[in-house]
Amino acid sequence: MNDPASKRWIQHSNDVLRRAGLRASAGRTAVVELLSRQTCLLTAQEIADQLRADGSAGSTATVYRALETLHELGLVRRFDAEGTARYEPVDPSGDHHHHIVLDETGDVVPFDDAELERAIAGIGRRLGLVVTGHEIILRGRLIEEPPESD
Amino acid sequence: MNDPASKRWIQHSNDVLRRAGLRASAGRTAVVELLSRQTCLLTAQEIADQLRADGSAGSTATVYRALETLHELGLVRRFDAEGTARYEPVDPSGDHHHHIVLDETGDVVPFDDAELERAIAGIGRRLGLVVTGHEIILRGRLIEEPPESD
DNA sequence: ATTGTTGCAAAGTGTTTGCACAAAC
DNA sequence: GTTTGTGCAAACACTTTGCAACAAT
Repeated sequence: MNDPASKRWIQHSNDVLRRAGLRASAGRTAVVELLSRQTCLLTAQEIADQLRADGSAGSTATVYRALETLHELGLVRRFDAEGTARYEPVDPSGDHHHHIVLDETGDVVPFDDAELERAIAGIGRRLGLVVTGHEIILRGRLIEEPPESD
Repeated sequence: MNDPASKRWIQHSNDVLRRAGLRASAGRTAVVELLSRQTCLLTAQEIADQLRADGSAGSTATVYRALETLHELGLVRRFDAEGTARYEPVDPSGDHHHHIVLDETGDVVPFDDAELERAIAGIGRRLGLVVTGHEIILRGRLIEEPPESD
């Protein structure tokens, strides 16, 4: 999420939070700001640690509570893997991406793919249900690029 | 997984386990048999409870250890969601399905979808990598069937 | 006999919650 | 001043582990 998108997300989040009757409190605000600067997945512990390193407030409890609220309001997406939840901002424009975990390095690379989205949209129709969310994690490895032969 | 597939999976699992130098012990065998009868995702607790209900052995520790071993050997697939891992047998023929979690009940419904598989296959090509695995969880809710008006 | 396996209970993680105080509105 | 948010520590849920007894080979 680049800088303008980051600002937009903070803005959007604050709007949604206020509309839900919640306050602009220090802890949650810090979590929102930290998340907004993040491209990709963060654990609650990472967030808490980083907040404390930055001198901001941020007890474990507050971070978890903030994340729970943000998740309920659809402002963050949550991934559960290996017993730990990871969070990332949800772009309010509806943009979203998925993740591919590289076998060798364990690196997580975000990607998106229109055909995949089409397939998912179709599944709801085919199975007779409304798909309200999806969580897709691929695993794979890069193909060594063949030298570009024009 | 229907009956012949179930038998095949037990057979295959036993082969792999023996080849790995492990024994045909009571606890693990019970876990394998229980899993083989299962269509879909089971938690470790559910497995342990059911084993004990069936009079078989099955302490939590044994179940967790068995599942860990089976997972390492590629015999089961593991899904992490909401802080709990769920397991299901991996069909040795390469067949697989995905899951949709119902918003209201939390029930997990298996499904498969050719178009989705096609899309995933295409992603590798489009991104320049080999997709070695994928994990897809949809969330949604059933559409109330309109009462059959004849 | 050897080495893998079990069960128990204790220890670990990651996450949630009760409560009293502080902050936002 | 009312209600929401915070931090701490205790409680939780799920999973892992140390250890002594046990079972498969």
